Amino acid sequence: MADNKFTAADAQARCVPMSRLQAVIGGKWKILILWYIAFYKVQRFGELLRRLDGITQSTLTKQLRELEQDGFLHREIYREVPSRVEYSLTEFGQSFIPVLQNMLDWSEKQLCPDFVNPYK
Amino acid sequence: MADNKFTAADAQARCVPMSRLQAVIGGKWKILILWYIAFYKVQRFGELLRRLDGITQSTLTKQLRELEQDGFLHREIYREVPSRVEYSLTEFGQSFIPVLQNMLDWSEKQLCPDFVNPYK
DNA sequence: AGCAATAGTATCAAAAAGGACAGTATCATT
DNA sequence: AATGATACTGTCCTTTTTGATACTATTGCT
Repeated sequence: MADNKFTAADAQARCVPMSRLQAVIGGKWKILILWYIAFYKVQRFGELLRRLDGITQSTLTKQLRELEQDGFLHREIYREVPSRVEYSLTEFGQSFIPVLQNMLDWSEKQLCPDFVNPYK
Repeated sequence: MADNKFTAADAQARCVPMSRLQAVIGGKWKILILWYIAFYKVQRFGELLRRLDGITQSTLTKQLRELEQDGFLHREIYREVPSRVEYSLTEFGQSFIPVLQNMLDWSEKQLCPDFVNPYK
Protein backbone atom coordinates (compact mmCIF):
# COMPACT_ATOMS: atom_id res chain seq x y z
CA MET A 1 0.00 0.00 0.00
CA ALA A 2 1.22 3.52 -0.63
CA ASP A 3 3.42 4.59 -3.54
CA ASN A 4 3.05 1.09 -4.77
CA LYS A 5 3.18 -0.89 -7.92
CA PHE A 6 -0.43 -1.99 -7.52
CA THR A 7 -3.04 -0.82 -9.93
CA ALA A 8 -6.57 0.36 -9.32
CA ALA A 9 -7.82 -2.89 -10.81
CA ASP A 10 -5.75 -4.69 -8.18
CA ALA A 11 -7.41 -2.69 -5.43
CA GLN A 12 -10.78 -3.60 -6.85
CA ALA A 13 -9.91 -7.27 -7.17
CA ARG A 14 -8.73 -7.53 -3.59
CA CYS A 15 -12.15 -6.54 -2.30
CA VAL A 16 -13.33 -10.07 -2.70
CA PRO A 17 -11.00 -11.54 -0.07
CA MET A 18 -11.65 -8.53 2.16
CA SER A 19 -15.42 -8.93 1.98
CA ARG A 20 -15.23 -12.65 2.53
CA LEU A 21 -13.06 -12.17 5.59
CA GLN A 22 -15.53 -9.72 7.03
CA ALA A 23 -18.39 -12.12 6.38
CA VAL A 24 -16.59 -14.90 8.20
CA ILE A 25 -15.21 -13.19 11.31
CA GLY A 26 -17.71 -10.32 11.58
CA GLY A 27 -19.99 -11.89 14.18
CA LYS A 28 -20.23 -10.17 17.54
CA TRP A 29 -18.34 -12.92 19.39
CA LYS A 30 -16.31 -14.65 16.68
CA ILE A 31 -12.81 -13.30 17.22
CA LEU A 32 -13.28 -13.61 20.96
CA ILE A 33 -14.27 -17.26 20.65
CA LEU A 34 -11.33 -17.94 18.35
CA TRP A 35 -9.01 -16.17 20.77
CA TYR A 36 -10.12 -18.33 23.72
CA ILE A 37 -9.85 -21.55 21.80
CA ALA A 38 -6.46 -20.54 20.42
CA PHE A 39 -5.28 -19.70 23.92
CA TYR A 40 -6.56 -22.78 25.71
CA LYS A 41 -6.22 -25.08 22.66
CA VAL A 42 -9.36 -26.94 23.72
CA GLN A 43 -12.54 -25.51 25.16
CA ARG A 44 -15.77 -27.08 26.22
CA PHE A 45 -19.14 -25.52 25.52
CA GLY A 46 -19.73 -24.66 29.16
CA GLU A 47 -16.28 -23.14 29.59
CA LEU A 48 -16.86 -20.77 26.69
CA LEU A 49 -20.30 -19.91 28.03
CA ARG A 50 -18.76 -18.88 31.35
CA ARG A 51 -15.93 -16.90 29.80
CA LEU A 52 -17.99 -14.98 27.26
CA ASP A 53 -19.69 -12.59 29.60
CA GLY A 54 -23.21 -11.83 28.43
CA ILE A 55 -23.58 -14.37 25.64
CA THR A 56 -26.57 -16.70 25.66
CA GLN A 57 -26.52 -20.44 25.06
CA SER A 58 -28.36 -20.21 21.77
CA THR A 59 -26.13 -17.46 20.43
CA LEU A 60 -22.99 -19.36 21.43
CA THR A 61 -24.31 -22.44 19.66
CA LYS A 62 -25.01 -20.45 16.51
CA GLN A 63 -21.60 -18.79 16.45
CA LEU A 64 -19.82 -22.09 17.07
CA ARG A 65 -21.77 -23.77 14.27
CA GLU A 66 -20.83 -20.99 11.86
CA LEU A 67 -17.15 -21.15 12.82
CA GLU A 68 -17.31 -24.91 12.38
CA GLN A 69 -18.94 -24.60 8.96
CA ASP A 70 -16.39 -22.01 7.89
CA GLY A 71 -13.66 -24.49 8.76
CA PHE A 72 -12.14 -22.81 11.81
CA LEU A 73 -13.28 -25.26 14.45
CA HIS A 74 -13.28 -28.96 15.06
CA ARG A 75 -16.08 -30.33 17.21
CA GLU A 76 -15.46 -33.51 19.15
CA ILE A 77 -18.31 -35.19 20.96
CA TYR A 78 -17.63 -37.47 23.92
CA ARG A 79 -20.58 -39.68 24.80
CA GLU A 80 -20.07 -39.75 28.52
CA VAL A 81 -22.21 -38.88 31.48
CA PRO A 82 -22.68 -36.02 31.46
CA SER A 83 -21.92 -35.65 27.78
CA ARG A 84 -18.97 -33.54 26.79
CA VAL A 85 -18.14 -31.58 23.65
CA GLU A 86 -14.74 -30.15 22.97
CA TYR A 87 -13.93 -27.42 20.49
CA SER A 88 -10.48 -26.96 19.05
CA LEU A 89 -8.92 -25.18 16.08
CA THR A 90 -8.55 -27.01 12.81
CA GLU A 91 -5.29 -26.63 10.91
CA PHE A 92 -6.99 -23.87 8.93
CA GLY A 93 -8.11 -22.23 12.17
CA GLN A 94 -4.56 -22.37 13.48
CA SER A 95 -3.31 -20.54 10.42
CA PHE A 96 -5.42 -17.64 11.61
CA ILE A 97 -3.66 -17.34 14.99
CA PRO A 98 -0.93 -14.93 13.82
CA VAL A 99 -3.60 -12.64 12.35
CA LEU A 100 -5.51 -12.78 15.61
CA GLN A 101 -2.34 -12.03 17.55
CA ASN A 102 -1.55 -9.13 15.25
CA MET A 103 -5.02 -7.67 15.70
CA LEU A 104 -4.81 -8.03 19.46
CA ASP A 105 -1.39 -6.40 19.67
CA TRP A 106 -2.60 -3.45 17.63
CA SER A 107 -5.71 -3.11 19.73
CA GLU A 108 -3.77 -3.14 22.99
CA LYS A 109 -1.24 -0.61 21.77
CA GLN A 110 -3.36 1.71 19.66
CA LEU A 111 -7.02 1.22 20.44
CA CYS A 112 -6.94 0.59 24.18
CA PRO A 113 -3.66 2.15 25.36
CA ASP A 114 -5.30 3.14 28.65
CA PHE A 115 -6.53 -0.33 29.31
CA VAL A 116 -4.06 -1.83 31.72
CA ASN A 117 -3.67 -5.55 31.65
CA PRO A 118 -2.04 -6.41 34.99
CA TYR A 119 -1.08 -9.85 33.75
CA LYS A 120 1.02 -8.67 30.89
CA MET B 1 -0.44 -18.29 22.46
CA ALA B 2 0.28 -21.95 22.89
CA ASP B 3 2.55 -23.46 25.56
CA ASN B 4 2.94 -19.96 26.82
CA LYS B 5 3.74 -18.13 29.98
CA PHE B 6 0.35 -16.40 29.96
CA THR B 7 -2.14 -17.15 32.66
CA ALA B 8 -5.89 -17.70 32.41
CA ALA B 9 -6.41 -14.30 33.99
CA ASP B 10 -4.35 -12.84 31.17
CA ALA B 11 -6.57 -14.51 28.61
CA GLN B 12 -9.59 -13.07 30.34
CA ALA B 13 -8.09 -9.59 30.52
CA ARG B 14 -7.26 -9.52 26.83
CA CYS B 15 -10.93 -9.89 25.93
CA VAL B 16 -11.43 -6.22 26.43
CA PRO B 17 -9.18 -5.14 23.55
CA MET B 18 -10.57 -7.97 21.43
CA SER B 19 -14.17 -6.94 22.02
CA ARG B 20 -13.40 -3.30 21.43
CA LEU B 21 -11.69 -4.10 18.14
CA GLN B 22 -14.69 -6.10 17.01
CA ALA B 23 -17.01 -3.25 17.94
CA VAL B 24 -14.98 -0.78 15.90
CA ILE B 25 -14.28 -2.71 12.69
CA GLY B 26 -17.24 -5.09 12.73
CA GLY B 27 -19.48 -3.15 10.33
CA LYS B 28 -20.34 -4.80 7.04
CA TRP B 29 -18.25 -2.36 4.98
CA LYS B 30 -15.68 -1.02 7.44
CA ILE B 31 -12.53 -2.94 6.53
CA LEU B 32 -13.32 -2.52 2.86
CA ILE B 33 -13.65 1.25 3.24
CA LEU B 34 -10.41 1.39 5.22
CA TRP B 35 -8.70 -0.72 2.58
CA TYR B 36 -9.71 1.62 -0.25
CA ILE B 37 -8.70 4.75 1.60
CA ALA B 38 -5.41 3.15 2.63
CA PHE B 39 -4.76 2.16 -0.96
CA TYR B 40 -5.68 5.43 -2.64
CA LYS B 41 -4.64 7.61 0.33
CA VAL B 42 -7.51 9.99 -0.41
CA GLN B 43 -11.01 9.13 -1.49
CA ARG B 44 -14.05 11.25 -2.21
CA PHE B 45 -17.53 10.25 -1.15
CA GLY B 46 -18.64 9.53 -4.69
CA GLU B 47 -15.56 7.45 -5.50
CA LEU B 48 -16.23 5.19 -2.51
CA LEU B 49 -19.88 4.95 -3.47
CA ARG B 50 -18.92 3.71 -6.92
CA ARG B 51 -16.29 1.26 -5.67
CA LEU B 52 -18.38 -0.32 -2.92
CA ASP B 53 -20.69 -2.35 -5.04
CA GLY B 54 -24.14 -2.55 -3.50
CA ILE B 55 -23.78 0.01 -0.71
CA THR B 56 -26.31 2.81 -0.48
CA GLN B 57 -25.56 6.48 0.11
CA SER B 58 -27.08 6.52 3.56
CA THR B 59 -25.21 3.42 4.69
CA LEU B 60 -21.92 4.77 3.37
CA THR B 61 -22.51 8.02 5.23
CA LYS B 62 -23.16 6.16 8.49
CA GLN B 63 -20.11 3.94 8.19
CA LEU B 64 -17.89 6.90 7.33
CA ARG B 65 -19.23 8.86 10.32
CA GLU B 66 -18.51 5.96 12.63
CA LEU B 67 -14.99 5.48 11.30
CA GLU B 68 -14.46 9.22 11.73
CA GLN B 69 -15.76 9.15 15.31
CA ASP B 70 -13.57 6.16 16.12
CA GLY B 71 -10.57 8.14 14.95
CA PHE B 72 -9.68 6.27 11.76
CA LEU B 73 -10.67 8.92 9.23
CA HIS B 74 -10.10 12.57 8.58
CA ARG B 75 -12.85 14.39 6.72
CA GLU B 76 -11.92 17.46 4.70
CA ILE B 77 -14.62 19.60 3.18
CA TYR B 78 -13.87 21.76 0.16
CA ARG B 79 -16.48 24.43 -0.42
CA GLU B 80 -16.38 24.47 -4.18
CA VAL B 81 -18.97 24.01 -6.86
CA PRO B 82 -19.89 21.27 -6.79
CA SER B 83 -18.81 20.71 -3.21
CA ARG B 84 -16.15 18.12 -2.53
CA VAL B 85 -15.35 16.04 0.54
CA GLU B 86 -12.17 14.05 0.87
CA TYR B 87 -11.58 11.21 3.27
CA SER B 88 -8.11 10.15 4.36
CA LEU B 89 -6.58 8.10 7.15
CA THR B 90 -5.56 9.82 10.35
CA GLU B 91 -2.22 8.87 11.90
CA PHE B 92 -4.16 6.43 14.06
CA GLY B 93 -5.87 5.05 10.98
CA GLN B 94 -2.52 4.59 9.29
CA SER B 95 -1.25 2.55 12.22
CA PHE B 96 -3.95 0.05 11.28
CA ILE B 97 -2.63 -0.51 7.74
CA PRO B 98 -0.25 -3.36 8.65
CA VAL B 99 -3.08 -5.18 10.41
CA LEU B 100 -5.27 -4.68 7.35
CA GLN B 101 -2.51 -5.95 5.11
CA ASN B 102 -1.96 -8.95 7.32
CA MET B 103 -5.67 -9.80 7.26
CA LEU B 104 -5.81 -9.46 3.50
CA ASP B 105 -2.73 -11.63 2.96
CA TRP B 106 -4.19 -14.36 5.14
CA SER B 107 -7.53 -14.15 3.39
CA GLU B 108 -5.96 -14.42 -0.06
CA LYS B 109 -3.79 -17.36 0.93
CA GLN B 110 -6.03 -19.32 3.25
CA LEU B 111 -9.62 -18.19 2.86
CA CYS B 112 -9.83 -17.56 -0.88
CA PRO B 113 -7.02 -19.66 -2.37
CA ASP B 114 -9.15 -20.32 -5.44
CA PHE B 115 -9.84 -16.68 -6.01
CA VAL B 116 -7.39 -15.61 -8.67
CA ASN B 117 -6.37 -12.00 -8.67
CA PRO B 118 -4.97 -11.40 -12.17
CA TYR B 119 -3.32 -8.18 -11.05
CA LYS B 120 -1.16 -9.72 -8.39
C1' DA C 1 -34.32 31.98 -13.17
C1' DG C 2 -33.38 27.17 -14.04
C1' DC C 3 -30.00 23.42 -14.39
C1' DA C 4 -26.34 20.36 -13.05
C1' DA C 5 -23.13 17.86 -10.01
C1' DT C 6 -21.58 16.50 -5.41
C1' DA C 7 -22.54 15.28 -1.00
C1' DG C 8 -25.28 14.86 1.75
C1' DT C 9 -30.15 14.23 5.28
C1' DA C 10 -34.51 12.27 6.67
C1' DT C 11 -37.85 8.84 7.07
C1' DC C 12 -39.47 4.49 6.80
C1' DA C 13 -38.94 -0.52 5.73
C1' DA C 14 -36.52 -4.88 5.59
C1' DA C 15 -33.23 -7.99 6.99
C1' DA C 16 -29.89 -9.83 9.98
C1' DA C 17 -28.18 -10.65 14.42
C1' DG C 18 -28.64 -11.62 18.93
C1' DG C 19 -31.32 -12.79 23.24
C1' DA C 20 -34.99 -15.04 26.38
C1' DC C 21 -36.74 -18.89 27.80
C1' DA C 22 -38.62 -23.33 27.73
C1' DG C 23 -37.91 -27.89 26.35
C1' DT C 24 -34.98 -32.29 24.88
C1' DA C 25 -31.49 -36.04 25.22
C1' DT C 26 -28.22 -38.76 27.71
C1' DC C 27 -27.36 -42.06 31.38
C1' DA C 28 -24.80 -42.97 35.82
C1' DT C 29 -26.02 -42.42 40.45
C1' DT C 30 -29.07 -42.56 44.39
C1' DA D 1 -38.04 -44.02 39.18
C1' DA D 2 -36.29 -39.52 40.11
C1' DT D 3 -32.18 -36.53 40.02
C1' DG D 4 -28.42 -34.00 38.16
C1' DA D 5 -25.10 -32.21 34.92
C1' DT D 6 -23.82 -31.02 30.18
C1' DA D 7 -24.94 -29.65 25.83
C1' DC D 8 -27.85 -28.71 23.27
C1' DT D 9 -32.62 -27.30 19.99
C1' DG D 10 -36.75 -24.58 18.90
C1' DT D 11 -39.63 -20.74 18.95
C1' DC D 12 -40.55 -16.25 19.41
C1' DC D 13 -39.12 -11.53 20.27
C1' DT D 14 -36.12 -7.34 20.35
C1' DT D 15 -32.47 -4.76 18.76
C1' DT D 16 -29.27 -3.43 15.46
C1' DT D 17 -27.85 -2.88 11.00
C1' DT D 18 -28.54 -1.99 6.39
C1' DG D 19 -31.29 -0.50 2.38
C1' DA D 20 -34.81 2.25 -0.50
C1' DT D 21 -36.43 6.32 -1.67
C1' DA D 22 -37.18 11.00 -1.71
C1' DC D 23 -35.64 15.41 -0.51
C1' DT D 24 -32.01 19.40 0.63
C1' DA D 25 -27.97 22.58 0.11
C1' DT D 26 -24.48 24.78 -2.56
C1' DT D 27 -23.25 27.82 -6.37
C1' DG D 28 -21.16 28.55 -11.03
C1' DC D 29 -22.94 28.46 -15.63
C1' DT D 30 -26.21 29.29 -19.40
